Amino acid sequence: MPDIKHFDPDNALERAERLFWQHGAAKASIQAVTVATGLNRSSLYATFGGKRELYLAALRRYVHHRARPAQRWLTEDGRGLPAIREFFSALITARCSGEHAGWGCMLVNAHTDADHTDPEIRTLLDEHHRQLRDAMHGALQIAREQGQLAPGVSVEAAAEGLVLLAYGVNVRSRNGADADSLLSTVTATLGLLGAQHAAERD
Amino acid sequence: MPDIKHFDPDNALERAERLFWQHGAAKASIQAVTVATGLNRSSLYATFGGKRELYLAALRRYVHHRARPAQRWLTEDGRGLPAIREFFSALITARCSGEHAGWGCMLVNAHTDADHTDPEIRTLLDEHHRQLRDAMHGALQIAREQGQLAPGVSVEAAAEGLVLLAYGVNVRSRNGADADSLLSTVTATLGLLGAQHAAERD
DNA sequence: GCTATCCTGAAACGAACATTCCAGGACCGG
DNA sequence: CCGGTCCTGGAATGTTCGTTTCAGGATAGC
Repeated sequence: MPDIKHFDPDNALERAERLFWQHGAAKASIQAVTVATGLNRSSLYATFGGKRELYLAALRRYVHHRARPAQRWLTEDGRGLPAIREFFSALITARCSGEHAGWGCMLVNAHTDADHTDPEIRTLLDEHHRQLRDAMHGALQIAREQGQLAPGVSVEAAAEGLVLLAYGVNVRSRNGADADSLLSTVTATLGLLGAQHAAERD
Repeated sequence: MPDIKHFDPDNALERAERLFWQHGAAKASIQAVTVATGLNRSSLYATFGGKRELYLAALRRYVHHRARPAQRWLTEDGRGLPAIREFFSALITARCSGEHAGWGCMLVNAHTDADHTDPEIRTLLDEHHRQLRDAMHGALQIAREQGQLAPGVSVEAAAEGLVLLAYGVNVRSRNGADADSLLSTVTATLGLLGAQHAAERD
């Protein structure tokens, strides 16, 4: 009986996601979303609800399609420190070149440009933070077991520290930070965790 | 001959600065600024120009009154690693408690919520980044000279890395991150730089 | 092919936005 | 006390915002 949608909702959500990602929740208007998606306002509201719901859906899509795969990859790699290094390398490449250069991470951006009194958003950001920290923790645990880590390193603290470092990379990339500079900084930091560092004096 | 201003411009700018700091450039309206300052629109526009100029002035005031003193303190402390630790300790305290808890750093916030196509803002942010990095570099240099640093540590890379870590702290503090957790993460990271770490195996 | 359903397009809503304007009044130098 | 200057308050500008409404058309089951 019903008529069917004349567009692909997820495709539209992806356009919205990119708009919010690049410009932030406050600056990306519904008007801009209609232009980017080619949809009419009516279809937009009928499908996603209001702007808040649309932004949340876009944020969830970002987690699902962008953040989570990277975390999963880090979790499942199994090489330890080299996996972490490659994680950062890919991150910096994605942030400084290609289609999304200068956009930063939508989740980090959300820390400042989304409504941080909204409990749903706070929960989402905390959840993502915990998951990334856990993924990092897992990789570090493997590194420890394989003797890649210097003896004084706390796996828990290092995981949290590396996630904060990633946040810093994401922030600076929005202002056009140099990829080489970021990568060498990360490399040096990871070098501090490495066993060869402590062994250097032997 | 002229009439004089019936208010203190810098006091008004401070109110505006706090508003932009807390809510971001996009979400803080001129209307809200007039309420916060008690000024009329006319006086606001006559004194500061438009919203862009007001935001820039507020950002410059933040640099002058908030960021620069902290940098100067770090530069002039002269103790090396303990100075860096205290810098982070004070940062975390300011971000997680007191009047400005959950506001983050206005300069870090500006990376995402300000117009990052505006060359004046980009220059400001780059300048501040360089200055904080230099201050950190100076403190690390002292640490090196005083034998506080592990031998494998690059002073340049560590300076950049610690600044990125500070960015991460600022970001997470906006979502209500726990002060103790942040501090222990920072402490552990600084521990990696310390000489006692590499010496541990002796 | 009929009908009930629901999607689409475009117009319209009030509220909030940044900005401008102007009359009235306050001030300072004389 | 007077004059010119400039600040102040409030109203008014046009634009853009998010959201709603509604008539018309497309669709799938019967």
